[in-house]
Amino acid sequence: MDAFYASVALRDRPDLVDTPVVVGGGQRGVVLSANYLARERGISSAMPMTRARRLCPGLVVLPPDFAAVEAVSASVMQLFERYTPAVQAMSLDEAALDVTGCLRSRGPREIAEEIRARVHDEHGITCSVGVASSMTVAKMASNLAKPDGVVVVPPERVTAFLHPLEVEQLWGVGEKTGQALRRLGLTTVGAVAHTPVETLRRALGPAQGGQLHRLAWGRCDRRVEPRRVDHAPDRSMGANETFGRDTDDAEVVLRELLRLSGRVGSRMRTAGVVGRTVTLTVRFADFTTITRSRTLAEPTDVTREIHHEASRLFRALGLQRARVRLVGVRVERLRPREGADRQLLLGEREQGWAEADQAADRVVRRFGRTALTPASLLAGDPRRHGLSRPVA
DNA sequence: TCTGGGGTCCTAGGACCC
DNA sequence: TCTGGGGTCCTAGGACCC
Repeated sequence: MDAFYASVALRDRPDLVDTPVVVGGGQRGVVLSANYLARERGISSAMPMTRARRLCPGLVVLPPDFAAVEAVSASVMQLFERYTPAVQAMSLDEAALDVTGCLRSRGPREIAEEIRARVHDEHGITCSVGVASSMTVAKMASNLAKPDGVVVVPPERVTAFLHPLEVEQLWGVGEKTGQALRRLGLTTVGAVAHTPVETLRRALGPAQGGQLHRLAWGRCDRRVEPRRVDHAPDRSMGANETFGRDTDDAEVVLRELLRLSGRVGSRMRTAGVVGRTVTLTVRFADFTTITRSRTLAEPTDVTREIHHEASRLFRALGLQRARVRLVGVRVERLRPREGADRQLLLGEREQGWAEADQAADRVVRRFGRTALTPASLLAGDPRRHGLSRPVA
């Protein structure tokens, strides 16, 4: 999809189609998505909102409507599945389709144009399509097709397509790798292709060096992998939050860790996964960011256990009045809860909290998100809620 | 008043095991 | 006046993607 969040937001704001618009928000937020008029003013996604406003004084800023975006996304993915069962959603706004089986009656360009027309007719937004004999080249072609276009790269034209491109257009080359390649005098994909693989490996590490060399020749063996019903769980789940203002108050940070742990735990229980490694992220006022992690003896999905580890890791930092900008909690090494039988005899866990979580999940499912909340997360004076002091 | 939030993968060093 | 080789797991950091 082109400028997905912005396009969805503009569907019911026809009055704004001739206006630079971004979706984003918060004083400390970034641009989630910018329409093409905003991009003409130099605005791009992930740009700080403050900078976007400076670049474009009349900028219209809309809050993201996640529910609407998710609904459109799911519906578009279903549309794709009318063409092939081999649909891999790469994100909310992007998918790979293996249409090999559809090519008997018509060419890939016709398929692409038909899909684009349908997306436009049914959802009122535009999308762009790249077609190639491999996923990575198709992905790069779709970037060049934007906005609202199609780029087809026939198999015999792959290197002719790739080699004139700037190195930054290679999938997997960002700012740092781009700089490293340019320091080596490599500015085009063709130059990377004609560099000995050993040179690339030395400069970028064995994995990335080899990968970029293969990509520069259009060699990509990635297959479209549709999500199967019994798909492997995600490898990690996490949540983080940037404070509205930096804080040096440990109590504020610890309460935030409880909130984030609750979010992660609840998502894990919904997904039916447990995880073994808890990672704490702390970003300081100067934007330096550290992580601390600990691997548990037993996997967990219990909010209290996640929060306990995150709090321990935070306290162990021994911060003295350091100004904290962001904290995050992530649980890694996830696996399905089924079969993750608990070790009962040794290291027995505190009883009752898993059951409390499950009961709380049921209350929230039935009565809504605000129905049940740790007392320490209640706004204002806890005594207003009939409590003598905050309790977690 | 610069710089979100959700992820994945890779690297490097150290502990530990056989 | 020496101290291998192969493997796994854990931790911390960094790059990248959407």
